[in-house]
Amino acid sequence: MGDAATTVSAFLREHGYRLTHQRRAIIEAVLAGGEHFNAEELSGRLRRKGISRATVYRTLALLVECGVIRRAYRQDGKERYELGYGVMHHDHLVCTECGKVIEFRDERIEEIQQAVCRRRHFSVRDHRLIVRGICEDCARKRKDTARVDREATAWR
Amino acid sequence: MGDAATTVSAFLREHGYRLTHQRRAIIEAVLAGGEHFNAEELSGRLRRKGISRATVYRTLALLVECGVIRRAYRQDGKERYELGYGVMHHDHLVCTECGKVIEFRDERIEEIQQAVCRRRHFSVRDHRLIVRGICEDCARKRKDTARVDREATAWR
DNA sequence: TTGCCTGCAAACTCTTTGCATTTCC
DNA sequence: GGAAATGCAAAGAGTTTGCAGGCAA
Repeated sequence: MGDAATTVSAFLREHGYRLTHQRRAIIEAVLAGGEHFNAEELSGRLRRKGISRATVYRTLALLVECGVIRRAYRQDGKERYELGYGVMHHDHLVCTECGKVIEFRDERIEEIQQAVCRRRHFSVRDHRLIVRGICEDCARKRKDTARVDREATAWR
Repeated sequence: MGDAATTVSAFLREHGYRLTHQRRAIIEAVLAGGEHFNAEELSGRLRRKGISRATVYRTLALLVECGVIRRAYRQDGKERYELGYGVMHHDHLVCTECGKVIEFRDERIEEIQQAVCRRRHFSVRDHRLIVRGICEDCARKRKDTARVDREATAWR
């Protein structure tokens, strides 16, 4: 996906931003890394290159702005990002027990959303649908050790 | 809606929690207040009764646990709650310009979600669908003063 | 009486920001 | 050269927590 990098450079140039070596490294790390990540994880991978957390945050905002990544959902109080360039929009099932994330996409949901917004004259910029619950594995594990556990605070 | 209060008492008793006068006051304020609120607003209304912020937060967690309220969405870094007892689930359109929130509900979305989860053997506990964009009024206002503005950070 | 609750204030965590310095164009 | 970006450290903001005293059961 060298395309994403191209998109970023174009965006930067277009808006009078500069392509610093820090930004280059961050973009590289984002593209190389896994699907989902948070600022802390990304920052950890970039620390040894001497890139500060502040710059990581600042650049993440930029990447969201130009659509290369999107804020996907929030886990344990931290925002998680995912690649958003050329990727079809999808939603997430998040297991409150083990934290596993299952992605899914349903065209009908997207359409209905569009229809709802049209009817309300609301112009969509982005959306997120997050379903929280228990995944298959955890449900199985629970069968034995039934217990009432406090609501996970993971919405934060 | 004395029912909600009953639900809470039952829940507390069932779990060996106590029904203190603070909890009573908080529940009352929650039920009396508007649709959506955040911890800060609620706490403000309860401060003159000498109820601390800590207790408000602790009680909110309890109310979420027993289903009287739910965390609806996040605005300006603060979690917003809404009454969840006996209220049909609904979703939200949030204007990133003026902060206005439009509630909507679409049975089909709920059904599709259920189906997706069934297929994945995922047992739903709760979900939230948030659509961000520009409401009709703000769109109209913008027509004149066209401008490129930085992505709102309201997802936080 | 018992031990769950509360208030207070301090602690925590993620994220943002001010400022002096460096770097890109 | 000059504006923009960076690093550092400190500030912010919402939320949580430790602890000593208070109160429901």
